[in-house]
Amino acid sequence: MPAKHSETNKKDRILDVAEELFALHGYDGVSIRQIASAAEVDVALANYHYGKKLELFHAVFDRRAQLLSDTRQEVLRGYEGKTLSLEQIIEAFLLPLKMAQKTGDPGWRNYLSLLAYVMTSPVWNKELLAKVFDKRVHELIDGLKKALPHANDEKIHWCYQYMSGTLALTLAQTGRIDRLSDNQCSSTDFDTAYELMVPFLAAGFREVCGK
Amino acid sequence: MPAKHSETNKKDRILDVAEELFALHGYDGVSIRQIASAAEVDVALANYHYGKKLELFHAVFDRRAQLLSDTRQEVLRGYEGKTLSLEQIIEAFLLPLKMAQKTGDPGWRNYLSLLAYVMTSPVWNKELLAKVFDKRVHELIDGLKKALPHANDEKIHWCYQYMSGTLALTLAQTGRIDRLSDNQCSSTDFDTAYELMVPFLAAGFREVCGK
DNA sequence: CACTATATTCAACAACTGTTGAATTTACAA
DNA sequence: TTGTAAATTCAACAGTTGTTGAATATAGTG
Repeated sequence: MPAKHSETNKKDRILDVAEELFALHGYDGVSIRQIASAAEVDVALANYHYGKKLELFHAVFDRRAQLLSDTRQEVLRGYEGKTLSLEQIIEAFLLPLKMAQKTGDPGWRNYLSLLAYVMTSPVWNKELLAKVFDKRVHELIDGLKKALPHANDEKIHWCYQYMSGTLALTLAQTGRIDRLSDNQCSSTDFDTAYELMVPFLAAGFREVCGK
Repeated sequence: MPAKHSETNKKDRILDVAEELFALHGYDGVSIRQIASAAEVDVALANYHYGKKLELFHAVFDRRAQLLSDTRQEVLRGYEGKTLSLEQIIEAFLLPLKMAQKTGDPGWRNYLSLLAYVMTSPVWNKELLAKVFDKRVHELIDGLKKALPHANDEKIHWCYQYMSGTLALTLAQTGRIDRLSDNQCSSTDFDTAYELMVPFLAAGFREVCGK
């Protein structure tokens, strides 16, 4: 039972509800009828506004993806010209964790869970991630190479994937850390996740990719 | 189009094909008819052997999960009595990466991808992981606490989640590292993934939780 | 052989799927 | 008001879904 949205605009409400349900159950786990029903809207309306189901999914993903990728760029370009430190690059990559609270929009939490779903899926990965994120990611990897000049490309790429996995599982908000820690930790505590993740990853990078 | 299986036993063939398709498309992305068709078997036969679709999914997951959890225990118990080093604990956790080649069974690669799907899903996580893995995981976390006596529980649990995410994305074999590295690296190269992951994670743990 | 349990197929069910075209309502400009 | 385009609903389609009960085949036992 999805949270009641204050959104009165039906078109936006469809997107918000789709975001929430896709994040929770995946693309195939949700029907257009379930989305329409949860948004208190007729089935055909989703089709009218967004076309086919696949196009609706793309619309949901794209809405925040571009903003995310652009903001990442802003963070990196903030240090124009200067060589970026390893920590600065990592912080730029982990920007999604900051996004949920930077904007007040609660929909971001759902979106980030959806992003984790896309990142870890062999199918969606190729279809969605590349289109929006790849350009900036290559810039980011280039930055890593400059910050770690003694490492070969293979090690850089593997460490990048480790970082990517670390981020993805946190974005997924599975609730597992809550259960394992007997509720000492919370999956939704992005602040703590971020603060510990930066030094964790930086140390890993330095160990594998050189001093 | 799933790979042709040499398996002649229909019951086992159903499980193998289900494993492959569930790993690729998730639970809701595959129908029993698709599984039966790929296994060259009648639809009703899957039901006869494994019951409902959900029970088939459980059967697929459980088949290798127990073996995995048990082998993990063997690795840990190998150092009976002695205090485990951080690296030894990490190696025990990363055992799935060794499993694909330790046994010759090519089905393991599919299963590990399925395991990643379960690890990152808010829904399946709770329903499946806890049942089989939690007991050993708690032992493993206790080992971490002893190996890192200066850390508080919160940091240990977060770092454990980071490690978990690092493993999960590698198990998923999304092919992303292949594309980003222009095929310098391969998603299926678990050997390299393992060798670099151990020092990467150990350094991260020590930085955040270390003395 | 006959008997029996297991394995496998066939045929069908009701429910749900994505999608569409036509009908209706709403919003808004002239 | 009238006219018009956008928004929304209604009703229906053909195909697919999970599941089941009865019918048939297969294998193994006496």
